[in-house]
Order: sequence, then C-alpha cells, then structure tokens
Amino acid sequence: MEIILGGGEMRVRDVRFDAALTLVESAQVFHWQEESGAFSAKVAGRAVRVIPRPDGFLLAGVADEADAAFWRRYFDLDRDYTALAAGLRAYPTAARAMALLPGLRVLNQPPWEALVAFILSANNNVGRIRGLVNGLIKRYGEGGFPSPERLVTISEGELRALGCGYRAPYLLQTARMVRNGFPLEALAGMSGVEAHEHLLELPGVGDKVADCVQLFGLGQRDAFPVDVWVERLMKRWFLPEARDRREIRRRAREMFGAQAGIVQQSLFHCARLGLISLEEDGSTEAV
DNA sequence: AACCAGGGTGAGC
DNA sequence: GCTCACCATGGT
Repeated sequence: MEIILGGGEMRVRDVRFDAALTLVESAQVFHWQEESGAFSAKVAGRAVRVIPRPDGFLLAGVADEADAAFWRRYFDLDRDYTALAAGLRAYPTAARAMALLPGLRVLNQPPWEALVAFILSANNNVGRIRGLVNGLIKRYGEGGFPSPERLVTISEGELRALGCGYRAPYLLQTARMVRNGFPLEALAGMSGVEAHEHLLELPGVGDKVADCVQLFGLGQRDAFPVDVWVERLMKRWFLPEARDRREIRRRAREMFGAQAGIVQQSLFHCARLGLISLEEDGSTEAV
C-alpha cells in the first residue's frame, strides 16, 4: 500500500477497496451518498469525497496529517484482508465468501455513529435504516450525525414522526446516558467482554446491536453479530445443530478467531446477495 | 392479509 | 437461566 498526501487530497494506491460495496451496499454504514461514481459523507465532523481509482482510491477533503490518520483508520487500511482470507483454509465456505467480495472492508466508525445507526436497525430493514439515519442527519445534524447533546433536545414525538417507531425512546434514553457520562469512547480500550457488558446497559442495545457497535465502532474485530441472515447461513454451512443465536455467536468466534467479524461481513453480504444459498440442497455457486 | 426486516424488552416460568 | 408476545413502519 502507498499513501500520498498533498493539495487537500489523499491518494491511496495498491489497495483493494470497493467503495460502492463497502460504503453503500454492505449495510455497515448508512449515510454515504453516491453521485456519478464518487461517494461523499461527513464522519465525526470531517467532510470527505471518495473517488475510486483502478488500483485504489482518492480522498478529497483531507486537510492535514490528522485527517489522513483518521481516514487511514476509518477505512481499516492497515489490515491485510488477503492474509485473513488465506488463513481460512479450514473453512472453505468462509474463504470463498471473502474471495467473492474482494474490496469489501470493515470500517472503523465513530462509536456514537455506529450506536445510533444500529439502535435504529433493530427488527428493521436496510432501506428504512438508511432513511432514518439520513433523516436524522438532514433535520438535526448539520451534515453529519447529531451529537448526543443535540439528540436529547429532540422530542420522542418528533423521532416517531421521522419513522423511528418504538425505537424512539431507546434512542433518546441512550443519548441521555451517553451525555451523562456513559463511557462510550472508553469502550474501545476495554476487553470485548467488558465493552459488551457496558453496551448492554443501554436501552435498545442487546447482544446483536452491541456486537455491531463493537465491530463497526470500537475496532473489536472478534465481535460476531448474529442477525437473521447470519443465523440462517451459519446453520446451513457450519452449525446445523446450533440451538440459538447465542450459541452461533459463541462458536463462530471460536472458529474464526480474532477477526471473526470481518468473516461475518463477507458471509452476511454473500447471503444477502444470494451468492451463498441458505437451503439444504444449495451450493455456493455464484448466481 | 399475513410475513419480513442486520432485535430488544419485560413478563412469566 | 429460558421462552414469547409485543413493539412501529413500510414493503412484498
């Protein structure tokens, strides 16, 4: 990998990165906007534009070294996805899932942004989650996610009118707790078990949402969120005897190890695309 | 018109 | 510990 900084731009070369897949389609983040092949968003107050290039990508709106360091971490550039895939020889289906989606990366989002998005994700679909997140940003956010301090000034009625439904009070109460000293930023420095326990204190956060916050917002790559898709594919291809999501979560982490969450992303997205069958007699043949 | 979507919560065992 | 009805909303 090579990174060249200058002129408000950051060029990243010799890296596999599929911007459309990672930033828009993969449902790990919901507020990137695509326009004529380029992708823009504001993350933690930093507005940026991603322009894909044949052997990497260009970032426009990178002012200094601090910005560059931020985006380097956001895009998880210091991780060798090829080596990870190569280490999955014991699990051919998982290795194949990763090979089917080269360029899919797992982002390191600000914890608050991941927390808000995935509270809204509960028993919801990707299109609606996207609508809710962008609605929050548009009405209350000045381009990016509204802060906890801003969010607590919104009424439950307003959030319901926006379409949050029964998640509105969860979001509000969680915002209050974060504003009142819940150690959200400190979770990244804790063990996975410790961070998970803290996250479960927040209303609207159970095992699955907590795992998403850990994976996408805290850099804890051993987290393995089990949603309906992952439950189905794991039962079909790896754990036919598994009783419930908790057992799948536990055993998948044992199987895939310290970067289980990255494997999860590939499996999840392959299942959603129909690249991995969920039926007993199916195969992993690409459609 | 039921069923589904990157589930969580509280009640009742 | 476990199971289950219920929770808004929009799309099929």
